[in-house]
Amino acid sequence: MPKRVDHEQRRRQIGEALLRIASTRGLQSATMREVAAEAGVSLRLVQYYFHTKEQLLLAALAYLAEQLTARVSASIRALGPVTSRTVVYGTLTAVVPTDEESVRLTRAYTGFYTLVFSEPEMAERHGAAYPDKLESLLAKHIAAAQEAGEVAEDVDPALTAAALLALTNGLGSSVLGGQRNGAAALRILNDQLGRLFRDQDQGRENQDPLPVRATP
Amino acid sequence: MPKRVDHEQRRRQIGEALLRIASTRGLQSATMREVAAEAGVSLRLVQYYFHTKEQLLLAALAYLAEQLTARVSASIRALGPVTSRTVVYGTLTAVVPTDEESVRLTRAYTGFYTLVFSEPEMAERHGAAYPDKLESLLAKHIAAAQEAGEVAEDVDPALTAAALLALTNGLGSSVLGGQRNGAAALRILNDQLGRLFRDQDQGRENQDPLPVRATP
DNA sequence: CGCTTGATGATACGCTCGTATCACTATAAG
DNA sequence: CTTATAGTGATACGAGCGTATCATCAAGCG
Repeated sequence: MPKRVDHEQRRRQIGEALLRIASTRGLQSATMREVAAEAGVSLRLVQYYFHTKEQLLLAALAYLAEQLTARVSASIRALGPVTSRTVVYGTLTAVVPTDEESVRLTRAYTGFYTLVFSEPEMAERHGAAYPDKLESLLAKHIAAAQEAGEVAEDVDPALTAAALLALTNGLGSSVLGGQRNGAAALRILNDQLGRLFRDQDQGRENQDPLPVRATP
Repeated sequence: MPKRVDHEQRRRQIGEALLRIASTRGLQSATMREVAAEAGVSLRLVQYYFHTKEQLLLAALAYLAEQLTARVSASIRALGPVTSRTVVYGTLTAVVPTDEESVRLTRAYTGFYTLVFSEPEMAERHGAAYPDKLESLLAKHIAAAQEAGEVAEDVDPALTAAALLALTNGLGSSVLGGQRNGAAALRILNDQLGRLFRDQDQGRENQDPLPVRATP
């Protein structure tokens, strides 16, 4: 037998190459040949480790989910002691495309999300309960904050969690579409979060002179 | 000379065929040949009336914008006398994919929106100030409602308008992605709008037994 | 050592895409 | 009645795609 190479490492190398293409040139230009070139391997190798393109896409999606959860939990931890409030803030602000990493993640994620519009079979094969889990997690923490008196009583946790996630997704799209920059998106999100949590220093994020629109 | 056919009518027929494909099979399957078949004409005719595919896409996008504005203003009128409140409600609820028409429009719109991620040149060639105009319009009406005492004073009209539009876009995506149905999305939007406008009957939309999640 | 077998390279196949070419038709203008 | 020309059809071209085929290489086992 030959080299007995580490398959998982190779698959990762190729999968991350796909993610790199998806977050720069877009997922639709992530062809087998492009991925091979980006990963620095031959086309045959991509075929060897992923028998079909769908398998490659699914593997890359798993890697992306991994990176996303890592960023989210890092963002939560960065906010200090873990409370319901920091979980909600950390989770949502982590996925708004502000710095270079979040732009990369959002670009790649959006690519996969829109791919589902045309290939609904892929969603099933992936499980794809990711947004649903996030939503119920947020709802749980909003309810907890509500019982702690940090959130108004007339707030519906489930509806609000869904709204916050949809808002964050919409903000991400608007940044990727060039409608505004990440700082402006973050300001809009923080305004809503501040209103929800009735922060004493609510609106603090709006005092900086950054414009709401992107500077093209 | 031959028949002297009405060019504008033919272009419309072909452009709407593309929209029909975009809202059913997705914009990426709207190839020149598919559009020709859907419109009931030959491939050559599509090439004849639109020299290139980009011209076809731009024309179809214009038709889509036409239909969208028509639906929005119809939705506003349907809410009775035109006030700032009805403009905001009518505009936002009109673009949430609930009935068959709004699903069609949202699907097609999303297709074009995601196309811009890969072909940013198309956005420039189209002007594309559509979302920006909507946003400032909403901000204006929120500010007006604020002066009329219908909206709390600590609300930032610009930030809130942006948030509502992003929320609506995100809700549309979640419906298209199968995460929830149109009724649930509308309930989430109405919850936020009711909170913003401090409706006396706020939460009325939540009393029906419809589930927040879609029934798959 | 020699053979088996996992890993890799080169290349081809069949398809679809946007676009181009060439011929033909039928009508309005002169 | 011609005749130029707007409109239309059939078909081809070159490129890129995912996938398949075949040969080769090298390492471990008997």
